Amino acid sequence: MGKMKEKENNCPLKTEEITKCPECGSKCLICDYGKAEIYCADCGMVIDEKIVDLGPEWRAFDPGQAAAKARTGAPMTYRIHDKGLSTVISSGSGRSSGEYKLQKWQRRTHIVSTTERSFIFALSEIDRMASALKLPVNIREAASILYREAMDKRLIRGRSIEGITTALLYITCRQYGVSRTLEEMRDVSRVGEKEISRARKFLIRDLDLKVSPASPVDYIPRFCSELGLNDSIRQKAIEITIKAEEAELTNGRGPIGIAAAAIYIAAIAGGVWRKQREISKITGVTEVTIRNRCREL
DNA sequence: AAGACGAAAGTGGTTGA
DNA sequence: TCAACAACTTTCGTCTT
Repeated sequence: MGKMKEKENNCPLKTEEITKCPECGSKCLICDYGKAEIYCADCGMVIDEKIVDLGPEWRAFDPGQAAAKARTGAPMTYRIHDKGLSTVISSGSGRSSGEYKLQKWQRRTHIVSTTERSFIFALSEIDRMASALKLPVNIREAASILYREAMDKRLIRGRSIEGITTALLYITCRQYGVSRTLEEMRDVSRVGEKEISRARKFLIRDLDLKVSPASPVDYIPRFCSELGLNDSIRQKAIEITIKAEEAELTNGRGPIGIAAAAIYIAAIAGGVWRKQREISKITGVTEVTIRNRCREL
């Protein structure tokens, strides 16, 4: 049995009532011990995190106490350019009021530089692309944090923001085990594949990121659901892939081609039949490559 | 007739001198 | 910087159901 199944079964965090992803309905849930969270292998949605206790740690015995003890303000988030800590001065009073003067002051100082302006743009781009790819908030957060880091290390100046943000999202997806293909990234980005690859390369180098090469397993759940294949076939395809990896049949091969072939074989074995053409269209590799991988498997 | 198969040539990226 | 190289794609004729 594959790694994933093992993880699922032994996962101490997985409670009985969580069986499928509330976001996309996929039943392929992964338990990440390192981060102590359960997330969907299909869309990456974090379903359960046990590290963070969202409830108050204090007890209130009457409403007055509750009001006094409650912390103020929205939770801090990295996806807002000043981490959500700024105070916005409300509008509404006349020119002469003190409020107006404060507003004027805020306008002048709040967005201080073009650097900050471009940071705001970058965050909105990360959000836009992540939405288009149906990526969950935790991945957007991670990409935003990396962008801030890149900014602190002065890696942005002189390069295209679009390239950097796309590459960061691409990297983060892989780190979370919900890999997207370069083609999919390009489709939602405003720059080409070359630019994305270039940015990716230097970001990994200069931010000292650890990105393991993509595993075919990362692609299988999503491709299966796009092909309308059921859970048993998905599981079968994952098994085939893991066996292939153990037999070192995957060395030097493109992971997407392997995933495509594994799905093709698993579908036939499971009594469902999908044309090579269909799989080729969804996965973005040619029928010839699917055939070649099939032969090897 | 549709789909699968596989050979051959072309393409773009990686690697090592 | 350039050539060698492997993986992948494109194209196309043939085989199978």
